[in-house]
Amino acid sequence: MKSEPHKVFEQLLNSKGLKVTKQRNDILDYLLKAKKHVTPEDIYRDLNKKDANIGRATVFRTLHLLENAGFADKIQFADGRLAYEHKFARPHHDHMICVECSSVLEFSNATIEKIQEEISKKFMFKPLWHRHEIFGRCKKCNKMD
Amino acid sequence: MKSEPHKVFEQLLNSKGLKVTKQRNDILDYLLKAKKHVTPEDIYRDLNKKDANIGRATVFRTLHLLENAGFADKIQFADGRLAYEHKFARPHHDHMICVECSSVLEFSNATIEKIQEEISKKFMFKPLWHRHEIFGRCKKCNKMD
DNA sequence: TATATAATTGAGACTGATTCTCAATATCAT
DNA sequence: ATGATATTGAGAATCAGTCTCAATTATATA
Repeated sequence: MKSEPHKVFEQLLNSKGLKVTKQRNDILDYLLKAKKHVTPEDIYRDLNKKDANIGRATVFRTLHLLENAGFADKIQFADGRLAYEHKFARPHHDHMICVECSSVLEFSNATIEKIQEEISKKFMFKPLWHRHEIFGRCKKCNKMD
Repeated sequence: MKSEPHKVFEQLLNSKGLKVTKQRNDILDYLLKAKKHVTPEDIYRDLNKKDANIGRATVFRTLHLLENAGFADKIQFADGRLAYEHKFARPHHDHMICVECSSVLEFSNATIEKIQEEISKKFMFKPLWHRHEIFGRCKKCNKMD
């Protein structure tokens, strides 16, 4: 049986005349099962551990596909590395990122979102997405120094 | 006569046992005179147009120095490119970045800042800096399609 | 089911940004 | 002026991500 996200993904592919492939499904699977943000390199490495092989290019291509379709979000660590998470049944949220251990806490705040809307409107700016990341030290890392 | 920022920069260098060099001063100058965000490549290119030469490595090294000292801030365009701006006598602000033309609008909002503080406190997270970027289409680019 | 068409793939070359290495040079306290 | 030490630029190295292209695979339709 196919999971709901896979069905939705197939619909997207069909609607764009794109094909359903093993690689695309594997990457979506990986993302759905991951408990935290994963890097393209994580996906490449782990999927190649198992069966056959999957190219780096395909990993990037598929992540872009998922991102553009609104099925995945990316965050960027303090050193610039990118990581992705799926968005199925996960409401929008922003992140607090530990500069020591790269752990990520999620937050969301309706007031901030509303103010963003107002500011955009005032500047006649049409917002498409935003990134709100607070960098600092998590509870654990803060204790250690 | 030395500008205030240069004096402050020299103090920083002295306090860390670092040396005041022509290259460091030139880069700070460039940043101070720039009207908008500049990329490391802008700095490298323009400073080499004039006298002598300055290495790319030095540009990056100096930008990191300025950034860590809190004298410069960086933003990242939608395609990942980095750009810097100086922070002398410029209050904190965040950005709206046009995904079409990379133009940048600034905004700041005390309520958002305050909420961030509260959220951090709640999670025992010690905030060091944050990045709040709204990506979208500026007034001009929005009209064109 | 076989076939035709078009999308997809992985390998590896390529790119652009940034970092590293190291010998030559410049700064600064004395 | 001198010596100790930090800084420099050139170019090699690295790294993430993109591109190219010939071989492969998915899918619509006969």
